Amino acid sequence: MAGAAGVSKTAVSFAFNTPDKLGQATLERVLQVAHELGYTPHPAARALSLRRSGTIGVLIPQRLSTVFANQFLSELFQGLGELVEEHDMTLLLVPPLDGSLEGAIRQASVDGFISLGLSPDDAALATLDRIGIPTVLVDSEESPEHPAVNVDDAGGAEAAARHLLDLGHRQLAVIMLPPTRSQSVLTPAASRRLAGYQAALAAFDAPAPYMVTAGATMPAGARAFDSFPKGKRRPTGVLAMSDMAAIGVLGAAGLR
Amino acid sequence: MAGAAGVSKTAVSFAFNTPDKLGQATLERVLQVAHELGYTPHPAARALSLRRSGTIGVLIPQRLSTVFANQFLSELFQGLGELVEEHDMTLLLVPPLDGSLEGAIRQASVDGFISLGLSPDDAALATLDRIGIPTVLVDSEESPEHPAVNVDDAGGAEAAARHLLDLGHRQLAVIMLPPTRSQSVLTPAASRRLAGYQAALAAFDAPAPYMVTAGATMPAGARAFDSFPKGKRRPTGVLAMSDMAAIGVLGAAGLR
DNA sequence: TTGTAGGCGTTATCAA
DNA sequence: TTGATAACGCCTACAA
Repeated sequence: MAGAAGVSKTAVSFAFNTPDKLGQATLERVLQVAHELGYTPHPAARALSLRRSGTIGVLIPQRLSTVFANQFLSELFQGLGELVEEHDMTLLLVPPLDGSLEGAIRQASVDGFISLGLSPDDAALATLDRIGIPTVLVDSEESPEHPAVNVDDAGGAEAAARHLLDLGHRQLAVIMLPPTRSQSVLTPAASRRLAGYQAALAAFDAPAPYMVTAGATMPAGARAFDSFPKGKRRPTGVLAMSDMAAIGVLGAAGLR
Repeated sequence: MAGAAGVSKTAVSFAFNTPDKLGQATLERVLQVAHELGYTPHPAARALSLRRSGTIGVLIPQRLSTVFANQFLSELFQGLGELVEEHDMTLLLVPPLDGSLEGAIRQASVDGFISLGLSPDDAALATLDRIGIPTVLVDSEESPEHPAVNVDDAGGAEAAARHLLDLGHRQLAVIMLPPTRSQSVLTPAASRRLAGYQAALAAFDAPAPYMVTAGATMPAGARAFDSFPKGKRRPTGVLAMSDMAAIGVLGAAGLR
């Protein structure tokens, strides 16, 4: 490329990175020839030299298709995308390779990782630490090891409950999330939210709510609604831990 | 790294790529030290030397969030993911950067691109050609320039129509897709499908179907169903161009 | 303003 | 089986 334009490699490099440092004529010639030849700086060579790839990876522990169905993640990606754009970087979605993230991590030429919903004691995270790739946890359990951004489960739940209580509702229903499959205990997120509800209920001296567990789907929410007590013990407000279940409740209650 | 283990760079390279070519003892030592140091071959350097990155990019013309909501694309990604896995490669989702794909294309260190639903005359494609990155078109209009894999709109539509006709149905309804926003004509895919329906209808000498246009959503499908003629002119079979609309019809018809 | 040369971390070729 | 050495293509002091 440098040869074709009759200039040095420096000139070419300048043309693409710091055009100001180049004379008008040279710049134009370089760009002209570059266009004709379809020349583009080789990303790998660039990354090698600069020690940065301009790419930030998103670790996706689940199957790609699961991610696509998840509304929370979709919105997250939208925000991520915009942010990354502002910094002229690229987003690299890294799904598991051969069922594990480890291999995928090594392949990816990435300046840093954002890890979605990965358990803080996941082996992949340890690998990242050893390699020394900066990593931020999103939607994971807190961990002193890594910076993390998470949902304020307790606070959000308490605010939701307070809202209903403020409106005067005292007969509430709580739609829980199903327990973890393996240990049949509440997920950490669920127990935090429950604590939030209870804090609000205690503050208002409200009676215990009707509790029911339902999956995070609209039909499950609708079924939960149908299971509510009827008559005068009928709940007048519903707290659902899952958005999808909440929508199901709205549908079953004829509210939309 | 080579120094730390007291071996040459070649030994390290062999340890990670062709372990058989290394003596038992050396191999173990290298891997041991590598683990302690958290060493991993630098992906960019590797790519530079090998002239391949082990990454195949997927060009996503739409907003990322749109993709996540699209069931067709989700399934496509699942298949892509599995295939890519078999070849020990990684999938790089490349959304537009600064609103255009061009920038993103240059950043990405990719061995080839799969372009989703990109118009064959898109500028980005021309860029790829000039740069010389092999590209396959998926779900685009046919083009002699690029290998492409597409849905057989006409064939599929004709098969669907023939199925209903074979079953004896003669009073059919067709749920069309909305026209393109800008030109208010049928999308190419829609017109191909329509042609497929008509071919089947002609072959069976069937009367013209009841036609209605609906968006590609379940509620739109349900509304379309409600708009059908009642009584003896009631359609007995429905051909929907959109899966989602078809599901909406099923729901409205009480069939699930 | 432009060119020269060295280094980024690998892999590949060729000897030892 | 191992080691030295030259690419790979770019960026960046430094020199001209």
